[in-house]
Amino acid sequence: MKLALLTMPSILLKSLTKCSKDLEAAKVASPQYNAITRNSMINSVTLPEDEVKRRLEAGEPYVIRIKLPRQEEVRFHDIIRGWIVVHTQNMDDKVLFKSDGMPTYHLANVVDDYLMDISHVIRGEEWLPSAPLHVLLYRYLGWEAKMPEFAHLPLLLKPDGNGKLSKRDGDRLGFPVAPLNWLDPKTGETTSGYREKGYYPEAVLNFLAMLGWNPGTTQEIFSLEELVEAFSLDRVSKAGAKFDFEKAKWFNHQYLIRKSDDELAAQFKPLVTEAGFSADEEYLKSVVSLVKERANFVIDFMEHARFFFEAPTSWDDDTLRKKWKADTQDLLEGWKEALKSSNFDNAQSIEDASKVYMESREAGIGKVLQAFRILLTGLSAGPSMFEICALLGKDEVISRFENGLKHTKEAFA
RNA sequence: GGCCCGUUCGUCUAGGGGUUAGGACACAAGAUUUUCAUUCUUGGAACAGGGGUUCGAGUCCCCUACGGGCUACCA
Repeated sequence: MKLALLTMPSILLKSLTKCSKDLEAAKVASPQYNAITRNSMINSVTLPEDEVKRRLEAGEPYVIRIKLPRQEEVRFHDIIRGWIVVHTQNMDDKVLFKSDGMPTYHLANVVDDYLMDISHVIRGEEWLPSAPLHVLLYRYLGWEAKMPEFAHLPLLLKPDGNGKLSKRDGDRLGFPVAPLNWLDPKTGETTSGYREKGYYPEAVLNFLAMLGWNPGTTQEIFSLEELVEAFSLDRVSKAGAKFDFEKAKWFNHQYLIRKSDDELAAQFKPLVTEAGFSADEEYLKSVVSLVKERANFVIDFMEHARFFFEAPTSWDDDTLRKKWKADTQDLLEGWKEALKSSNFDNAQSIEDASKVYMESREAGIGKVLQAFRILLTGLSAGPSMFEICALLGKDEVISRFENGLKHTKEAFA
């Protein structure tokens, strides 16, 4: 391959060590190796042919560059951006082969794509400036007829400020950027991954697909199959898109609530074990069905569901204080007694019994429900209290109720 | 600096000469759940600026501003 290119008239040689010094010596505004500066440097266009030969045989290091015409318009069509025109006077004689004999990306990608009959080159916008070079490479190699179509995608931007999204932004702002946790073997830096943060692959894929592309309808949730069906390059937008992690969470939530309780229970189980609890399949399924609506990730479940596995040891006193009235303690004590003698068949029967009791006290249940919740779960928010009671079972409910009342008696009485 | 690309609500975006400029996330309010959350409804919120072209510009052209990318013997 190297020999083949060496014979081409558009290629020139250059002494490696002197390259940068020569450019400085040429005193050009931006040191570029191009149609003008090449004439004042040591290379195969300024050296006599036999001198070039001598140096090569002497084993002098060299690189092979593309020799661009001085003034020529390079036009090519980009599927997303339309026609793009660049003049060769604004381009430079890029290195094609490094001094170690290896090709640079520019050459390699063109040769590779040609050999593999690639039809479309779809890549990030950061490649746009080198696209004209690639077009010229296809031309000089005689492959223009098989040149692929180009599509330069908009960039993913940092959520704050501007600029291309980088791995470091993730850990700086507390969200993942890589698919998986990753330890850079060179720097020892770690990058947190979507998987470890609890994102579903389908959700990430769906979210990413919507960044820079839209289906032209209001549909937002797409399976991979639907995406394949609906996607087309001509609906890709031109401007870069910032990551919106609130929306990423929303996507994950959408996928989460569509999962079956079986599946979610299975995913939750290891976390339950890890937290030092154990529960059977059925119990987990019930917990999960109550909790999933308010969680974005399975790894968030425990913070909403801890009370399903252990009685609270502390209570949200601030909220309790706001709800506390002179008769609250008394109403709750009575409610506890009422529950003791009621049946716990299901949430509805518990609710009915509770309401009957409150009516007997000529009060609405709303008056003490919030306090009730805090006594039993420690928290001021959560799923239906009656569902929770049904799941916890009568003994546990009464025990927690008593314990909680002991606490409020000390704290508020 | 030079070259290239871009610019509609805070964010992701629809829109390709005539629209009350639409949706989603987030936010706020109301309703419901006699609790919090969920849910539902409603609301605030945008065409970067200036010139053209046109009967008529978010939509077409130019300029300016701003943003981004590239400018390696990295990809």
